[in-house]
Amino acid sequence: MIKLSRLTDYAVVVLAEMARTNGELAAASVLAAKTGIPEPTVSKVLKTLSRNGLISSVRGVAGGYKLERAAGEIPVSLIIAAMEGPISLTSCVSGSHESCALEGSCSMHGRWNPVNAAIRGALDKVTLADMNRGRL
Amino acid sequence: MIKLSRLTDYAVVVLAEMARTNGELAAASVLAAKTGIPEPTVSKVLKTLSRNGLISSVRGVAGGYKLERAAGEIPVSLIIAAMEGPISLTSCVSGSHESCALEGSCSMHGRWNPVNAAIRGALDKVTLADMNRGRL
DNA sequence: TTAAAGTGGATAAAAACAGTCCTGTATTTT
DNA sequence: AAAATACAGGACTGTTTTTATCCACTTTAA
Repeated sequence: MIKLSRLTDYAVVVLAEMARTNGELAAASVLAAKTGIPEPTVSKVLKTLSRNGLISSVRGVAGGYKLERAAGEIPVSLIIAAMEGPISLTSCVSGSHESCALEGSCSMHGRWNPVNAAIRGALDKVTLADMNRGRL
Repeated sequence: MIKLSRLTDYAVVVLAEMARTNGELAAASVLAAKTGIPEPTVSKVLKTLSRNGLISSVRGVAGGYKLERAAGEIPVSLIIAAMEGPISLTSCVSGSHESCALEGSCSMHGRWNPVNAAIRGALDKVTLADMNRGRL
């Protein structure tokens, strides 16, 4: 089981809820009430999404968050990347030598790249709108 | 960053090493020496792979492990599934209601299914042989 | 019968995560 | 101007997962 963090899951739920009102301004507290997710958590998710440009925020009384684009133009890959950083399956990827303990002897440098590319491709093709549609 | 467990990473390294000798019988200690991964860890990985039918084991003196099929016929999806269980992105998937705290109110039941299908498809297409080829 | 090699399960240390809370800043309303 | 509402950013903590290792047991060849 490849795991997404639970926050990513929440992010999709919250974004889907926002999409339902066409992405219009909504306060964190409202979204928390609508989704049933605790407010501090919703707030955390929204802050992260905002920092990554998926949604924009309005401060002050009557403030809130709104979608920056239509649900059909938000691929899942973007949501995941916003919540968890770049999409890739290991730390042993070309460019980042940091955490590979085997280093020189590791015969796998860059090997995951084709896999990662495949996954990114797959995630690019599914949008928030698709997920909203695919109801059971 | 979608994370694979480190053991899965090791599994690929070890399997790739086995593929290099055409999947012939090799003891865990030998594979450990060749890959530079600590023996107890290699051993654990091999046990898991064996239990899942990707490799077969021979007990006793002069025993070891060997590949059950050619590298070109081992998709990454199989390796990942063997090490981490079924490939899917959340616990909130059709069929398993266990860990979804929102349950009834969660509007996302089954929504990840298209995403998971996309990922599975992508992982099915990349084989161990592909990864061995794609050297930097 | 002994030594090499795999099997299965248990465990302990380390790391990551989720969830919460607090302080600060912006904006609107009164 | 002050007060109230709402976002921003970060710090903290308990829990869960992961990782790596070890041990007692089984199998088999010499």
